[in-house]
Amino acid sequence: MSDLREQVLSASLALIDEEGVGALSLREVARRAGVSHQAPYHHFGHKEAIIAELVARGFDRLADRLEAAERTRGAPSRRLLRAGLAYVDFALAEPASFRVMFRPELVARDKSSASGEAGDRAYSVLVRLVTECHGGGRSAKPSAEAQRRLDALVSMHWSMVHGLATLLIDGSLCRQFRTNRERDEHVSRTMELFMKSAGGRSG
Amino acid sequence: MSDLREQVLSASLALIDEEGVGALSLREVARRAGVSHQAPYHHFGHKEAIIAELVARGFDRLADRLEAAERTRGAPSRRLLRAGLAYVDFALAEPASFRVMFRPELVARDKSSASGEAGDRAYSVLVRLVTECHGGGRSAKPSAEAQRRLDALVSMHWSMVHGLATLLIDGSLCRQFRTNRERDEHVSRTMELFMKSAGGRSG
DNA sequence: TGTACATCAGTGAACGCGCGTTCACTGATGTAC
DNA sequence: TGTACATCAGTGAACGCGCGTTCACTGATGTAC
Repeated sequence: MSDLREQVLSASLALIDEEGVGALSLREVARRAGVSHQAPYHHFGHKEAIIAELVARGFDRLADRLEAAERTRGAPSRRLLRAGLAYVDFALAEPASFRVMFRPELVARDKSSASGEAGDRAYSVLVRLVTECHGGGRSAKPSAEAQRRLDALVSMHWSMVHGLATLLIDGSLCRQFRTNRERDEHVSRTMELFMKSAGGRSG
Repeated sequence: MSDLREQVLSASLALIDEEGVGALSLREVARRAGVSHQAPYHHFGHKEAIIAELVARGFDRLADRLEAAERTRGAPSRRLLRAGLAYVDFALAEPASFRVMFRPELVARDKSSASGEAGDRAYSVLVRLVTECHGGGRSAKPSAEAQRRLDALVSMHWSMVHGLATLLIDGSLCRQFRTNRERDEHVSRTMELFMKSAGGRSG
């Protein structure tokens, strides 16, 4: 049952991993799937549809990981830390997905699309956790000033984990690590340091 | 002299800005410079050389901005904040340069190359400022533990500004801003919040 | 001052290539009666 | 149980295109003697 669809998607991710997004071509993907270069058209109307599907599934898996972190036990700041680590782990586990998800020129991603929904789902986890950490309890509606502060906090947390993930998979930060273990320890230290300073009332 | 050389470089940046790195082609660049598609070969041996030059010049200008921020007056944490803002400003002012600089698959960038040197120059500013902010004065050599802490702090600062810059130019954070002014204010608030928490002894 | 030659920045035609996409087709599987 | 037809996943040839790069050339400028 439509095995080729899955093969096309995983071959695409492998190709992006090896040679970059620019090298993604329908024909090469078909070649890797061991199939004629016309065959993928029975599953995807055009090349961009493959990318759109990769983006949608990527955001879905990222949102799943973040929600799993949110559901763990512990103080809000611990769960926020776990969500941040989950974000970085996702990028390291699926660099091709991560890259394609944040390359807006590749595929239009509006709110109503599948990837838009999953993206919102991921973003919402962050907003909830940050609000829980720093917000004034369950007060009805924050003041404009408090809202601006929360917005800045959300941007700060997202920027930090996104930057860490990006620098790691692009190799800018990797030079100093000899092993994955060294790298993971550095990530943990950096994230914990960040959470300790960013704090929040439960930190 | 060699006016075409400059024209090729600026046409390349414009093209990347408008259509993304993937759309950069020697022929289109020549077209925009109003010149035959063979002409650029008199200034660049091949296409990759254009990108290499863009990367090198980009890192050079980034390093200049960071060093300028470092030279300003004020407490180390104020200067670190200014350097962070300079980093984000650079990305917003030259998104095409910024993108190309951190796309390692586009061009090999080793330590000895021009871009490698400028990259080190930029990185050094960050290390010096962070050390000044958090390091134990001018002590000869920090302990292994203190060194690890400094490494984590450097990663934290770099990740934060890099993530903020990346999310801004990729449009992930931009949806909420109606004007550049709103965006700039948000960036300032976020950066100041970050510096206030990250602190350091002079913060 | 003239002449011969080298250098340099450009032109324009041509190459081979991989690409996305279209077309007409084949053969297997399901389904209505 | 057979037969006729529709659907579906695939093949393979062909299209036109833009690309990077090579080649042989032209005309202007500089320079040695």
